[in-house]
Amino acid sequence: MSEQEPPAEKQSATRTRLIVSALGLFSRNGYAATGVKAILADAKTPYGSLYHWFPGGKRELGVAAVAHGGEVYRGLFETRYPTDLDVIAATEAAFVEAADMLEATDFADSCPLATIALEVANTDEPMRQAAAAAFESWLTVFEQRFLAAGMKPDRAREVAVNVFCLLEGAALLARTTKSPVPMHVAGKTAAKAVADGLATN
Amino acid sequence: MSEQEPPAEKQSATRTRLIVSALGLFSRNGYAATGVKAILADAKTPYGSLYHWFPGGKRELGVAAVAHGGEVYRGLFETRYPTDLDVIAATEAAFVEAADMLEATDFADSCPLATIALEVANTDEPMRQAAAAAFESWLTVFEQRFLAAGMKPDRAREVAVNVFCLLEGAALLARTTKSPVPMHVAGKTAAKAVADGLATN
DNA sequence: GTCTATAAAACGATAGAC
DNA sequence: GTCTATCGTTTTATAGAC
Repeated sequence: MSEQEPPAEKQSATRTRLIVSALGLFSRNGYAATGVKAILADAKTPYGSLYHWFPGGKRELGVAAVAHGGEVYRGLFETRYPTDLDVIAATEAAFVEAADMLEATDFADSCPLATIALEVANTDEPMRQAAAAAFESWLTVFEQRFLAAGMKPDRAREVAVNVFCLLEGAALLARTTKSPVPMHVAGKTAAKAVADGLATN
Repeated sequence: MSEQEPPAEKQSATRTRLIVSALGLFSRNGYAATGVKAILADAKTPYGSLYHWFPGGKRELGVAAVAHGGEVYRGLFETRYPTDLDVIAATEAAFVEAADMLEATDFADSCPLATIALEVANTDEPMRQAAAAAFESWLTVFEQRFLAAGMKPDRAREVAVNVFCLLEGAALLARTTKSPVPMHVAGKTAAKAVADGLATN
């Protein structure tokens, strides 16, 4: 038997470190404000390695970081929306968790992609598309949970959009005002929107 | 009689042009990604004038631009929430108007402060405070309209926060996916939230 | 107050040794 | 594949003429 050959290029530890460091710095300080050197220092990686793994430089790393953030949070949402639990309570719980996370990080960490998405929406098309795909994947998770709970298909998509908007809008207001209150207020409304969506069957 | 002496420093045409240009470029391309030279070119102003009117440079101009955007949009919201019209219909109309604006500008213009606010939330305290004050002034406009419509005080503040979150979250999703649909969906929910707030009196 | 020339530093990216 | 030295540009900011 020949030894197993993993698709090495996508699984390099160096590559992964660069992506994780980039996502963290981009989400906290912004994409444009984060220098390549700061990413390399955070990832404890020398200059040349970045251009080995990402020939397209900062922009290609940005696309990979956005895609990674999208996948990680999609996994988180799947965990927080277990099919065997009350979907209304799970919705409000997700907002409470987001509020706790914000307070624990001095209002730095909530959605890892919102800042980047707004920055690149009109200036970097590949990154914009990566962010759009990430948001769509989250909406799909929400929608499928609502469908599993018995919501009508056309309502499930609308409620998913509403939950997303409330979550992201509350994250903006909470981070800017350094207050967890908007997240709690929006969470109650999101739970109510889910309840209303289920009621109109 | 002595000739009238306006408080000239704050009303200079050059100063105003710099602020307007800066706000437009910051909101479309981001604060960090916008160079001082691009602002000066847009405002048709030579280099030295910026540091005459804003000794603190780009950051001081940023604070003024955020404050200006906050005032302009507070005025817009006051116009869109006239006290003599149905506040529920006015709420949904504001979202429809935002959707139309997004489509007319290829999804560039919605909230002029959201991108900047997220960029500076953890990196520039004076700008963060300016953005927080702007958002608070908008919430106050919403709240007072709901109070005028007969909503209970504690509910009015909550509904104002919900309308804000829905509007900002929908702007993020609409700009990122280049679709007006989230704004229309969120608008219906916002109108419903206002109706619910009025019903529980 | 307006404008230009320039400084000092940081930027993203590359070349080439190992 | 790793690492360093450096290139060429662009950045914010300043000095000083007008």
